[in-house]
Amino acid sequence: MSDHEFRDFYYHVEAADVFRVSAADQYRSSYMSFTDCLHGSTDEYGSLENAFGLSPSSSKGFTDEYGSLENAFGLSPSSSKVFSPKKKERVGVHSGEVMAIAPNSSISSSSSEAEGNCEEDSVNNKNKQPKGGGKESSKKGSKAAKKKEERKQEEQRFVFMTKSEVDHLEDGYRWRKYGQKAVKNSQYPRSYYRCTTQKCTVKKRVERSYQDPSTVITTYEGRHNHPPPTSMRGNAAALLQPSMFSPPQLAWTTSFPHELFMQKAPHHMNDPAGATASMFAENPFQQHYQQHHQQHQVSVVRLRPSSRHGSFHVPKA
DNA sequence: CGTGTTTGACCCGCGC
DNA sequence: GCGCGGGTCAAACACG
Repeated sequence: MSDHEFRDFYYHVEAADVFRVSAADQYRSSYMSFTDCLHGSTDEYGSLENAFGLSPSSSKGFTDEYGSLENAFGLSPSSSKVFSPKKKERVGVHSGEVMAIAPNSSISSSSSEAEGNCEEDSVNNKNKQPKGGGKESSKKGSKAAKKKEERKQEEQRFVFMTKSEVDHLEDGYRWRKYGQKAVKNSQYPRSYYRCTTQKCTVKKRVERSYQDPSTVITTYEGRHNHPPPTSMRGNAAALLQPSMFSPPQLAWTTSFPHELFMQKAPHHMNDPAGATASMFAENPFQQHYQQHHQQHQVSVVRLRPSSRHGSFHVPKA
């Protein structure tokens, strides 16, 4: 059964540091700053979708404009990278890799258009009142507040495209599935997950690319306000091979690009360069990344997918 | 029994 | 107003 056949994964984290880019790096304008990514940007940065020039709200924006999520990303089975016109940021998928996409600070902060979209759309049905309820007293005030809250949430989005045979990739957190919907123009459904930790509102959507069924598209929304469950982390860490570039004890950190990017920055930093240095100084993975980043624009972290446990859903045969 | 999944119904925004 | 599509809810169900 393929679900149990794990092969080595190569998590390919490609992130150009906007403060130090090589002329040869043709992707620098497309990829966000690693620091920005690690920051889990909030107010200054627009949503992922804004970075892509997409509707920041629902995936309807994807479908309406591009037919599907993968189209939105310029993903095709054979594509390696696709450049986006204007401010659209796109990614390509390489075999056996995961690509992390996150907001580009240089893009969204100055994009009134994107901001506009951001204001207009609402992802969030999620904040809507439970069925039947939801009467608001002061419409204007609540509307503004609602938009603000919506915006806050939608800005914290990360999309990962992973070559994997399993849909729900272990990322160190526990998830509860709360919905599944058929995706238009796709034979594969989209699953909706919520972090099971109380008071953690992080959600993620998982869907398989219909153009390249070996690719899983995972969209994280929000930021965890807690560390991964200790048991999960421990188990996961125990199962992981040391990274090619990082010390073994950091395996758990480097193992999950999702988690890595979702981590909260330890300090608030205004100075980009300082921030970068500081960030890298604090997180060993980032140290490792910085070292290698000076030579390559790309770092590859080798890891072995963890076994599934906890809420990991094993598709039925 | 606790936890997580399944799945049909429902809500909402949007385009026509 | 209506239909469509995406997102969410929650009861029923499955499982250890």
